[in-house]
Amino acid sequence: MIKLGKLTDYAIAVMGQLVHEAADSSAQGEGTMSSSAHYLSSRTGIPEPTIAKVLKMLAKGGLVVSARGAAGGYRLAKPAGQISIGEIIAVMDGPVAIVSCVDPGQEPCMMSETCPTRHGWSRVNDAIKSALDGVKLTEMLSAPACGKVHDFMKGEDAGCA
Amino acid sequence: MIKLGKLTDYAIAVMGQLVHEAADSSAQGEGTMSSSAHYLSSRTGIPEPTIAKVLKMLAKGGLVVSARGAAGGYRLAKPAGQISIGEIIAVMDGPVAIVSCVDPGQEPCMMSETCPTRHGWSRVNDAIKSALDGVKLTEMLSAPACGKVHDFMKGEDAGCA
DNA sequence: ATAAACAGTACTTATTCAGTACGATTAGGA
DNA sequence: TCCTAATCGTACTGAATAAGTACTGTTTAT
Repeated sequence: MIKLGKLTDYAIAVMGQLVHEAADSSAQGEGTMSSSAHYLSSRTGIPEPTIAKVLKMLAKGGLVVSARGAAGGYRLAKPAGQISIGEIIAVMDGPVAIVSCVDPGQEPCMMSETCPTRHGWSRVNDAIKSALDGVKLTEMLSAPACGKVHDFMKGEDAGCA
Repeated sequence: MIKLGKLTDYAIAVMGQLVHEAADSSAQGEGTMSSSAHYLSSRTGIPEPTIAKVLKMLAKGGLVVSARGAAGGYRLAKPAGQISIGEIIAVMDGPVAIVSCVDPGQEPCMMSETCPTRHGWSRVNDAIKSALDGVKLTEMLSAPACGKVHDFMKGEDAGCA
């Protein structure tokens, strides 16, 4: 249904929280403060085991850096303005790939002869990709365009007009 | 993983086949000829029970019209140039909805208080939606932009350069 | 040395999707 | 009128995928 996995949703929430933490700590002059998984869990409401998994994936993807040991934790790997939604999705869900009849190492398409839609997929995919890359994390946090968000699942998309 | 369901992929293949059929029949002056599920199955390689299911969904969504009884079948509800990929996806997979923490009738988000990403989703969703609506069915069929299609799953998107 | 915190892996469970089967309805032709 | 070909609708089953959990190991500040 063209939807993100829950983990991806969590990831964006966590990243958003880290943006706040970074802003707070830099206001106090300590730009390198880390937040623990436990702390982030309490702030976001996401269960700790799950958020730990998300953070590990983000760290592996290079979006956050981790500090081990006591007083360790996570922080953003780069300024929030340079992180796009597309990056986060790519780390959590893999690269954007619309079509299902492709599978690396397998035959390209089970009906490559007769299927009349062999062409044109890449432009669709690229359009989505650039749409996701065009939205930065900072924009997600401060964009009260209209009061109705999280409503586009209910059939018509919330007008925002 | 931001991918379409197989049925959606089938649907686009079937619609593409119907475009060809419509073109052929109109060339013979019979613009209202219908193609049966059995015939479309043989042309696309998609198993007949499955393609029948797809066609039923498309008919329900108003993208194809059906004729019952002997010599019945399906045909496009409107010219191929007026049908967008977004429409087909909407019919098969429901409206484009990125976020998972929404569920009609339920509470909007389990962490609506602390979650810092309440805002900004609609612009992401709209961007994807317009990207999908911008590609018409006719463009999918005749767009040999480069030889490499169906390859954007393999990590980097096929350059097409 | 101890406790706190991340790293990695493996497992279990739940949800969703694809595919199939069956009976009902409709319309054309012998 | 009867038979056949085709869609319509629903329901069921199996499989693939994702989510969540648990456990063990490694690191580091106190």
